Amino acid sequence: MRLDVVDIGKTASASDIVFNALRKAIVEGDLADGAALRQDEIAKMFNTSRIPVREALTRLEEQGLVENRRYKGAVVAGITLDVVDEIFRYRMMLEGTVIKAAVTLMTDQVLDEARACCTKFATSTNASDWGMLNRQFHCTLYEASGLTYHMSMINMTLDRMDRYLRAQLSLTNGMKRAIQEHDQIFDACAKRDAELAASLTMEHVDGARESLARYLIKERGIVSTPYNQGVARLSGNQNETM
Amino acid sequence: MRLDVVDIGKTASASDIVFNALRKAIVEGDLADGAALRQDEIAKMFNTSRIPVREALTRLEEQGLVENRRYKGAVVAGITLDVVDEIFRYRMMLEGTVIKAAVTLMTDQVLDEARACCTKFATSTNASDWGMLNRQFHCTLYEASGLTYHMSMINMTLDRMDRYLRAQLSLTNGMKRAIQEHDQIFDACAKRDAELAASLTMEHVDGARESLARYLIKERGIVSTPYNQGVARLSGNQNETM
DNA sequence: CTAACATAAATTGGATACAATATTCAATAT
DNA sequence: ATATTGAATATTGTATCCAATTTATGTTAG
Repeated sequence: MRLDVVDIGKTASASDIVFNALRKAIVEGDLADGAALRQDEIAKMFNTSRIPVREALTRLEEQGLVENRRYKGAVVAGITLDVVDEIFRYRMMLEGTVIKAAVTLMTDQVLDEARACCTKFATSTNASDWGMLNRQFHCTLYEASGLTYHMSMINMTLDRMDRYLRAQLSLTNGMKRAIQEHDQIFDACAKRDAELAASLTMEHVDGARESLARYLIKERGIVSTPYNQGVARLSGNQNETM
Repeated sequence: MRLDVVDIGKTASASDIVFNALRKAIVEGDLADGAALRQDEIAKMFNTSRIPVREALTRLEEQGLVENRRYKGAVVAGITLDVVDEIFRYRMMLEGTVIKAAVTLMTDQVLDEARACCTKFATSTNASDWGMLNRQFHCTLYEASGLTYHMSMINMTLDRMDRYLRAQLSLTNGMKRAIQEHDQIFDACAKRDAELAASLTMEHVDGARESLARYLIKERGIVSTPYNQGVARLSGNQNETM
């Protein structure tokens, strides 16, 4: 018997759908930092009850994208400049390590795919695609490492940074510089120079950090926001009275 | 007026209590890998309804400690030997980086506290405390770095490994070796030798990996377990139909 | 007019009720 | 005896309802 079989056990539940929709909106910056997320409102939008919405909001909180405050509601989690800085340090360490491991394992197919991402990124005129294409390029290379746990950490971290990275890309010179640096990273991978690929990737990340930090300070005046206990809640040691 | 003030807004909700209790039980290994977590059963234990239990299970899933399967229920997430290995690589990178940053920032108070942990760990005869004291020692040192995001990642990762680390410590030579290595790490910190502290910490982690891997292969025959999609769910890219 | 207070409305947390799905097991056919 | 079906049971997912708390509104005293 020939069928397009789909494992119904892995079908999306109502909560999954709401979760993914909210996550996408937050990651892509369609919901601003600090925006209130009313359970009832969201439930009506998706024509469901508040229960799946609440489940989605708790999941988003564990990922650091949302902050829930008891009896007060959920807001999109913002981020302080300090944490932005630290997360970029974390990314340099992590993404540097992963690409170093990946280079020796990259098949020609991976390289082809990465090159395709590279050109799509360089030629796209649609600013709203830049963020996605940028991420796709890097992650295609990273995935070759086969380091699934590292990848999950990279993805979680990028989810939190994505909206800021998108802003940074749209800065004057943001794209121009990113395109150049992507080419260099790709060439290093193609030449199987793991050390070079790693150092270029780390410089690439650090450049974005610097550029973004300047932008956040000057253009928005962000120094701290009230809603960023998300990281703390992720940590392992909470007691009963928090 | 003098009172022991407590911010009731940060009081633990029913879901918080269930979450912390389950997390503790899983982390400490009181709930075995693959053990079923029935909502109704847990709800009755805590004299509450299934709603807070479900919220707790959802949160635990996002942390990779539990796997929820639609209409089938939740089980304690196990781990494959491959992932154990990878997580130890991740830990070496992360904890090495963090302690390097921490050493120069350690106050005498931090060192005193770490030494206290060290001796408590070395002298404790209660095997069930070893895991906690071990973690306390390392984290006391790490915390001095002030890297809160890194710390949240360390804590999340240690939560997933803790039950295995506890098993490893209880092996012949496990404690003996850990005590020695802790002394060395502490001395390096006291001497403000960041590079040495980092390399010792990495060796310490790698030694535990090796010892644990042998144990898991020989004693339990663990090669893969059926319940470890947890990492995948943590990752950022899911579509509606999963 | 402002501040303090009381009250009403809005919102979230949790309990209960119901629907959807999975699992078990007996009945039946092969 | 084994495989298949269908009903009964168990379990989870979602909707609805009520309670706890916050927020908004209005009212009065100063």
